[in-house]
Amino acid sequence: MPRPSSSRPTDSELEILGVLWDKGAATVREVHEELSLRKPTGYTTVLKFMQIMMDKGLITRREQHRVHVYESAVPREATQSELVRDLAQRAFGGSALELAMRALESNRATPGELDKIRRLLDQAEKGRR
Amino acid sequence: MPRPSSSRPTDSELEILGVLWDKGAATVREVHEELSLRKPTGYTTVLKFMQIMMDKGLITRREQHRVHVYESAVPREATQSELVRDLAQRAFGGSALELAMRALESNRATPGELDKIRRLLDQAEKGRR
DNA sequence: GTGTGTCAACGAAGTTATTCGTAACAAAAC
DNA sequence: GTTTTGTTACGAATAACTTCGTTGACACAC
Repeated sequence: MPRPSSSRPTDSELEILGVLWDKGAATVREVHEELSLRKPTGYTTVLKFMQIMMDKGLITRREQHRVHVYESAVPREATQSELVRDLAQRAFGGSALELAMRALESNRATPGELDKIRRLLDQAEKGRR
Repeated sequence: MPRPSSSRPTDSELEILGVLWDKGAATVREVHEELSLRKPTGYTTVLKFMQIMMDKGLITRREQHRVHVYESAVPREATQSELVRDLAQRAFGGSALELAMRALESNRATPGELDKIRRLLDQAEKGRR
């Protein structure tokens, strides 16, 4: 039986997913090296997490020339959307828009980013007509 | 010593904060009643959380005619901003804008909300000139 | 004053998340 | 062939979060 999708990845799991999303695929050692740049982390700690994530179905692996090569089993964008939905639910009365506004408020956007957002808005407006 | 601000409120704490933000102030019983509408919750469970939140400094209370009346000690908007920053950090490489865009993507906004966002954008644009 | 109801305090237990030591194993180096 | 190195697997310790039963204090009704 699959886990309920209500459970989000933990902080540690998300860090590892981030590395796998960036690299596409990686061994435990590679993930460990990447994470070590940001903060002290034990190799077996990372390994353990990745084993747990296998059990949860968050990542997949294949054996290749003696080592395991891991890949994310969940797409980055979908996971981000879930996390946003989840946070909107928990802290914004369910409104992803309120969340978006709070995110925009405290931010210096580049003109390119502002354009991107405007296009999104236009699309949204078109969508409702 | 105060807790590091890095620790976000837990899910349960956030639910309680939400009620207190809405009501302004409330007793344990009132919070419990509100939460019970959404899901089964034990009274002493809520009480325990609120005692823990007192210890953490998330809420304050005053004794009033035999019962304790609680209030949030952290402002709603500031907490929301922190949570957004935190999620941006953990899942969007630190970019609150990427987060905002992801939030806007999967959303049907009302015209009023779209206007509000446009005004925010205009402000942002003015801000950088 | 005894009973009833409301509430706060406390302690304990269950669950999940985090961390890492130790062992097992195989390939490569010697 | 023994040692070293890089890896996976396992198990356990700790901490954080969640849940609730039990107890005791107080006040109001009778």
